[in-house]
Parts: sequence; C-alpha cells; structure tokens
Amino acid sequence: MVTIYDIAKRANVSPMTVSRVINNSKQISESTRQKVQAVIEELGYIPNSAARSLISKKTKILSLLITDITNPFFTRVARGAEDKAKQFGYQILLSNTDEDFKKEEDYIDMLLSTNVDGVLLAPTGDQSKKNIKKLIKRDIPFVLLDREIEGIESDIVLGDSYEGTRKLIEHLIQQGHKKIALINGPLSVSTARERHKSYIETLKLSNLKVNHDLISEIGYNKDDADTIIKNLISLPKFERPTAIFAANNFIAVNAIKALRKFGYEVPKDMSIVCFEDFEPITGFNPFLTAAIQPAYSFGYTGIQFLIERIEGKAPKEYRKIVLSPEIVIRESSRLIKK
Amino acid sequence: MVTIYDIAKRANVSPMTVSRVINNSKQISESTRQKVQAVIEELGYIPNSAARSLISKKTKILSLLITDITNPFFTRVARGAEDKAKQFGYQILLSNTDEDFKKEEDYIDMLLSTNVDGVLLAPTGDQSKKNIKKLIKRDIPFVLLDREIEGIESDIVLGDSYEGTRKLIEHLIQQGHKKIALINGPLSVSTARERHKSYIETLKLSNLKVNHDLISEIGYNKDDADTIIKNLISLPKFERPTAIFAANNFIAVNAIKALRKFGYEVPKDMSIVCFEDFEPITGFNPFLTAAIQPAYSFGYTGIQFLIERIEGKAPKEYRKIVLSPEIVIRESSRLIKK
DNA sequence: CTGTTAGCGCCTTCAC
DNA sequence: GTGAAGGCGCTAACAG
Repeated sequence: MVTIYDIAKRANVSPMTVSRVINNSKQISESTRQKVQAVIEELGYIPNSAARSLISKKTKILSLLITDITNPFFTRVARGAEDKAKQFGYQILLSNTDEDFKKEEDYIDMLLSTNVDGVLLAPTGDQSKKNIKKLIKRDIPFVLLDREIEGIESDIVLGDSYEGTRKLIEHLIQQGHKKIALINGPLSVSTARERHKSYIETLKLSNLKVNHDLISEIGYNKDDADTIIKNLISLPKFERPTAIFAANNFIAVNAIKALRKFGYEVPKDMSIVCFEDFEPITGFNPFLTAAIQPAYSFGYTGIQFLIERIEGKAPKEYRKIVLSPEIVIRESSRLIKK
Repeated sequence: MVTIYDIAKRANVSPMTVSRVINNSKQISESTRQKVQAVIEELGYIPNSAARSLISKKTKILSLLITDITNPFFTRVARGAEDKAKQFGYQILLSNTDEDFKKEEDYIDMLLSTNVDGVLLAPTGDQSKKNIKKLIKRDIPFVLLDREIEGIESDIVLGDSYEGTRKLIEHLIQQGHKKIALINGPLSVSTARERHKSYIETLKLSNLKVNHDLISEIGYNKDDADTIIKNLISLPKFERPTAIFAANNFIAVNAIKALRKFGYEVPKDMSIVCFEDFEPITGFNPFLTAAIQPAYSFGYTGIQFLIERIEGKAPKEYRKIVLSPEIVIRESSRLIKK
C-alpha cells in the first residue's frame, strides 16, 4: 500500500506537505504541488479513508434505510438519493428493513459502528422511536422519509397522504361507487393513519356511510391479502364493496392477486385504486389507478437536507416538506357498466 | 465518544483486556469478561470501525456497482446481494454507473479510497477493463455480474443470453413471423454480442434470411428508440418486420413507446419480445413476452462468491456460473390474426 | 511555504 | 490471564 510517506520520500518533502497537496491546501507553492502531484500519480496513491476518518470523524458515507428496495417507490427514492449524494462526494449504504423493527435495529447498530455521517430513513413505524433515539444519542444527523414519528424532531420529507387519499376516494365516488373498502397498512405507521383519516372524512363529506366491516389492516410489505379479500367478497350483497382503496402498491397487487384467485376480475367485478405506482417507469403499461408520489424527489431532497445538516449549512429549525402526489386514472378503476 | 479506554478505566482493567472482550478472545477469564461486558453495555460502547480498519485493512463493506437500480433486473440483483451480505455481517455500498465508463471510473476511485473489502460489478462494457485493472492492481477481490470481459479472470455470474435469445426467436418464428428485427444493446457489452450471435444463428437454423437492415444498436439504458423504430416501419412492405426482439427491458419499453407514437399497437401491428422482466413482481400484470432471468440469484450468488473470495474460502480456480432464464409468453407476442 | 510532534482508537507483539 | 509499548495512515497545531 502506498502512503503519504512513500510519496514524501520520493518527492523529497515531508509527509505533511503531501497531506497538504491531497487536501488542496492553499498554503503551498505551485512548484512543490506539481512535484508532489506527479509522484502521487506515478505511484497511484489513494488516500486511506480509515486513517482520515479516525481523525476527522467523517466517512463521507450516508446510510439509506428503507423498507424494501424492491418496491418501485423506494427504488426511485434510492436513485434520487444516490444521485444527490454523488454530487457532494458521498456514498450510499443501502439497507432493507422489510418493515421489521428488529432488522431496523440491527442495521442501526451496524451503521453506528460504521460511523456513517448521516442517515436517511423510512422508519418501520412508531416503534422506530427507540432506534432513532440511538442516532440522537450519538449525534448522528438523520432525515425522516415518508413517515412521521411523534416526538421525534428532524428534517422530514413527506407525501401528502391526506390529499392523495381524498382524491382517489372522490374519484371512486364519481365513478358511482358507494361501498368502498379500505385495505390499509399498519396504523403504527403515520401514512396509514393519514390515509385512514382521509378515507373516513372523505366518505362522510360525500354523505356516504362508513362501514367498519370494509376496513382492514395488513402489512405494507408482502403479506398475502387472501383472507381480507375473502371476507370482503363474502359480505352480503347489500354491503359488499364495489371498489377497494389499497393503501399502497404492494397491497393493491396482493389484493388483485387474491381477487383473481377467487374469480374476480379488475375492474369488471371490482375497481381498485392505490398509493404509489407499480412500475419503475411511469405510464408504460397503465393499469393501476394510483396516487403517484414524486419518489425520486423524496430521495433527492432527503439527501440534500441531510448533507446540509451534516455540513452545518441547514437552518436551525427543522424543515418539513410535503410533496404532492399526482393522481393518475387508469384501467383498474374504469366506470362500472350498468 | 466512548472508547476502550473509558471502558477500561471504569472496569479497572487495561484497554487490551477490553479489546479482547469485544473480539471474543478465548484468553480471558469468564469473570473479567462479564465485568467488562457490563460496562460496555452500561456506557453503550460501540467499536470505532475506522480505527479497526486502519489496522485490519478490512471494512466489512462491499461495493455493488450496477448500471441502474431503477432497472427491475438490477433492483432484484441488489436485493439478493443485500440479503446475502447481511447474513455475513457485510454492508452494501450502492452505485449506479448508467452504463457510463466515466461514472464507473469515478466510483471505482471512490470505493478504492473507501477500502471496500470487495466489489460485485456489472461492467459498462469491454472498456471497463481499464477500471477493473485498478481493482486487480490493489488486490481488491471482485466478482463480475451479468457481463464478461475478455482478458479478465474472475468469479462470474452470468445469464444464458444465447439460450434465452434462441427461445425467444423460435417462439416468434412459431407464431408465424419471418421478418424479425433486432434492437440490440452496444456490442461492447458481452450480453449484446451473445444475443446478436444467437439471433443470427437461430434465424439461419430456421432457414430465414438475415436482413441487416433489421439489426440496430442502441444504449441498454434509457435512450429513446424513435429513430430506430421510424427506420424499421419506413422499410418497404416486403422487408418491414412484423416482430421485434429487444435486447433488454428498457429497449423494449422505449421501442413500444416509439411504436405508439407512430400509431403502431403492440401486438396488433407489431409483436415484441425481450430479455428481462419489467416489473419487480413477476406475473402481476403480464404484457411483455420475455426471457426472465433469476436476478435475485445473480446478486445472492455473486455476493456469496465475493465473500468466499475475501475470506479465503473460495477454490483457487475462478468459478463461472450461468443461470438460465425462464421464457414467459405473454400479450406482447400474441399470434397475428390473418 | 514547509516541517515536527503528537495523537485519533484500536490491535499486534511481547512481556509478565 | 493480563498489561505496556508501539504503530496502522493521516492531520491538527505549532514552529520555523
């Protein structure tokens, strides 16, 4: 391994001078700089970042802690995060929690030991508070993504769950639906609470009665929705739903799979709408009516907030940005033929 | 920050003893171990990995260098990689090259400085040889992903481009197509060369003539395919293709978009097949006929090979594994109605 | 503008 | 079974 000592010897200067060159110090004559630079290139020297971190306490590594990179929402978040990070010379450490508190805890411990400079995280839910406290305790800057946690103060990038839900439900109502089911994520996650609240209030505002038999809860991740769907379609005709609002893309997909299993076609026998798109490139093969969030911006802005916080360029007050979803009407909520 | 010195003082032992405890050394009495362990937990001590790396030259960080996490193929690769890495206590650094040699070079330099323990990479093409030589020069273990590079010896995880292409083309021929266009990736990438070769040979074996006007090349990434499509559909009727084989999913999507722009419907006016699926969950909304590769296994096996190599558990000979795609026939290549 | 000294937190080596 | 000394590669602080 080539070190500053090797460079120093060969260039006939002190190691400190080499250090100054690689750190672009101004306090150095152009001639020595060039001399040293030449040797650096000749020997292919690359600074050892472990040694640097040991002193600076900086690693230029950020952690992106999401639930599942496989979810197109988070895929695009990750891309936005990576792009912004690269601009500022940071690298991204990727972790998937699968909505699991224990995994989240494991990763938090790992990244604490790695000494990442900051964390952009979509917490698994309110229980994450305990994990986040560890970050706070060690003064690791972090930015929350997509989900709020009561009692945790931080910069945060959110989507407008309330508005998105309202518009989706209103769309269904406009299509003539009066019995709309909600398959929600866990109420321990703030987005699920918002969507629940908006669902209820939007129905009421439209003078539709809220039937609690039509509301159910399931994991945001990859649980199958067979039982829930079975229950819904087993309801007596007068309360059986004609449309479903799924709280996210995975839930929608699992619902559709379950519906198919029981012989129901979407949208012929059941309309369905949801949050989040299901494809990495929007609009290629339109099927799901959805509230599509600007996921790339979630990641991009999140990392920007984070780096500003790390580098002391952020305002003292925490920032909260709420990004609006775009409602895209597609095949899955086509008008019911009378 | 809590260090081994703080622990040592509080536990009335030497720092060295603390070091032995955190490294699970056998040379230590059960009673001191417990005493020290208690203080470690009390103070919430976490080892500083920069200091450790400085000595051990290990970081427990692996680099995953892919072209674009947004491509569902690589999304699933990343998930497989991350899962395997976690099993062995490694973390994954994610980078997107966008098929760009310069970006790849940037990242290689960054990860060299980060001292990652190893790299799993999908090279941007044959030109990557120069970048890979840097890894070799510094003895960084690496495993190639999806793409071969002549003159580079390493463990490698590949898909069977030849077989996949052959089956897709044969399927089209069976559907009655005689004029099949190829929109390929850059021939500087081994997968494109394989697909090219297989396309030609399969046509010949079926006694179909190869028309070079039907063969074109485009980026694997996100270039638009308008010009190529325009050229294809402008051909005189007797040579105009009735089906397109797109070398990957993004090319297929761009081709379909272009076709739509010019008023062509898939599959009514043009059939299309490609490599790689387009959705993160296979089979939900079937449209594209595709050779679907076991992407998760690419990542999972790649990381396994890499860790074995790093930890000296790999055989001396380099391993090459070729994973077979699954051909899934769907809407986009439906039979032509006569 | 350049060099010297000391130390970041930990572990290897060698004593005891 | 435990501890002291020294050094991993680099840079802050000071000296010249």
